[in-house]
Amino acid sequence: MKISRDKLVENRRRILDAAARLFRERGFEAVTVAEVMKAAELTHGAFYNHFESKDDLIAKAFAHVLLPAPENDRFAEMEFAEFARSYLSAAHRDDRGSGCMFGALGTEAARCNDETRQVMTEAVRKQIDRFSTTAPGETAQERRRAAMARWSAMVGAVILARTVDDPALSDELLSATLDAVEA
Amino acid sequence: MKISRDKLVENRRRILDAAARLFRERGFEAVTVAEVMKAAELTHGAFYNHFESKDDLIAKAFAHVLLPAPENDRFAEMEFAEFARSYLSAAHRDDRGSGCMFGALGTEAARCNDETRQVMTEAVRKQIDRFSTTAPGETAQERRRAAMARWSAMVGAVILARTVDDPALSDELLSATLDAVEA
DNA sequence: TGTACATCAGTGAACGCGCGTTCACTGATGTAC
DNA sequence: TGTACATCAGTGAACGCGCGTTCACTGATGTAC
Repeated sequence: MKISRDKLVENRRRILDAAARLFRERGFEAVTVAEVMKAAELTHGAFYNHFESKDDLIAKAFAHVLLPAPENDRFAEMEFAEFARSYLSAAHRDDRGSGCMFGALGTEAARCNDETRQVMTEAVRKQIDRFSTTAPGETAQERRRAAMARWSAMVGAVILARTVDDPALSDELLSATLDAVEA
Repeated sequence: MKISRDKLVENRRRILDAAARLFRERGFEAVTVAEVMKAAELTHGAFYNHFESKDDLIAKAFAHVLLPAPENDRFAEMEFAEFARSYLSAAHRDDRGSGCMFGALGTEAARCNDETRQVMTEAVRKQIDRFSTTAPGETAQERRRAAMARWSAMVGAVILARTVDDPALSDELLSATLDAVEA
C-alpha cells in the first residue's frame, strides 16, 4: 500500500543504515538484498522502489556514510589527536559495522563502480584537508603530505589489526601506529 | 586419465598461481572455481582432486604467496628502502594481480577462515621482523614499533591509492607515504 | 625386461541451491473538486 | 470541509541464471610379478 512521504524517507534511511552496517560487517557480496531489506524491516520486493540495483545501493550507502549532511557529521569538530585515539582503538577495530568504510571495505571498494569511487575520492580529500591543518610541517605542502601519510597509516593499521588472529599483536599494531601519527 | 606425479605437482602449482592472481585482481567472491581451473588450463571437475573447497583454495593460495620456500622468496634479501620504493610505486599500485596480498585483499581476508588468518598472521610477523632491523629507534622495542607503523602506512597507502579515481591524488598518497617511511 | 592390471587425476554433464530481479496485486495516502 | 479516486510504496510469489559441488566414466601411469 502507499505510505506517507515521511515514512518513505524514513524507510530509505533505514535501508541505507542497514546496508552500510551489514556491508562493513560481512562485505558486499556476502550480504544479500533480502537481508538488507529484512534488517530495515521491509520485504525485499520494495527494494527496487528505492534503488536501481544492488550496485546502486552500494554507491548510495557509501555516500550516506562518507558524505553526511554537515549537522550529522560526528567527526567535523573533532581534534586530530582525539580522532586518532578513537580510530586506532580496540573498540573501533572490534566494531566493523559502524566503523570506517575504508578500514572495513577498502580493498573491495577499490573495485566498485565509478559513482562509488567518486564518493570515496571526495571523502579521502576531505579527510586529508582536515588532517592538514594540524599535521607537522613548515609549509602547507609539507603538512598536506604528512596528513596523507598519517591517514594511510591509520587505515592500514586497522586493516592489519583486524587481519591478524593474535590479540596482542593486533593491539601492538594499533598502539605503535598511534605513537607514530601522534609524533 | 591418470597423469604423472610431476604433472600433478605442476597442475597444483598452476591452480595456486592462477587463484592467487585472479583473487587479487577481482576478489574472492567474483572469481569462480571454474575460472581458476580454466586459467590453470584444466577443467573444473579436477578441482576437488586438489582442494576440499573454495575456502580451502583461498587458504592454500595465501600460504602459496605469503609463505614461499626460502629459495622462492624474492623479498628475502631486499633492503627496506628498495622494498619501500617498489611497494609504494605506481607499478605496484597498477598491478594488483601480482602485488601484495594485504593491499589487494586485506579487508576481505580479515573475514576468512582460521587457517587463512593464521597464514596472514605469520606473514605479518615476518614482515615486522624484517623491517625491525632497519627501522629507527634506540631500543629493539622502539624499532619494532616503528616497523609496525611503517608497514601499516605502506599497506594503507596502496589501498587508498587504488581507491581514489584521481591519478594525481593517487600518486601523491604513494609518494607522501614513501617520504614518511624513509624519514 | 615384459606384461597385466589396479590406481587415480582429469573430463564434462548434471544437480540443487541461493541470489538479484520482476511483477501482479494491495490498500493507505494525498489530491482534485 | 467532505468525498471520490488516482497514485504508488509495499508485499510476496515467481523467474532464471550462475555458482559450488558431485559423480560416472576415461585412459595413461606406475607397480606387482
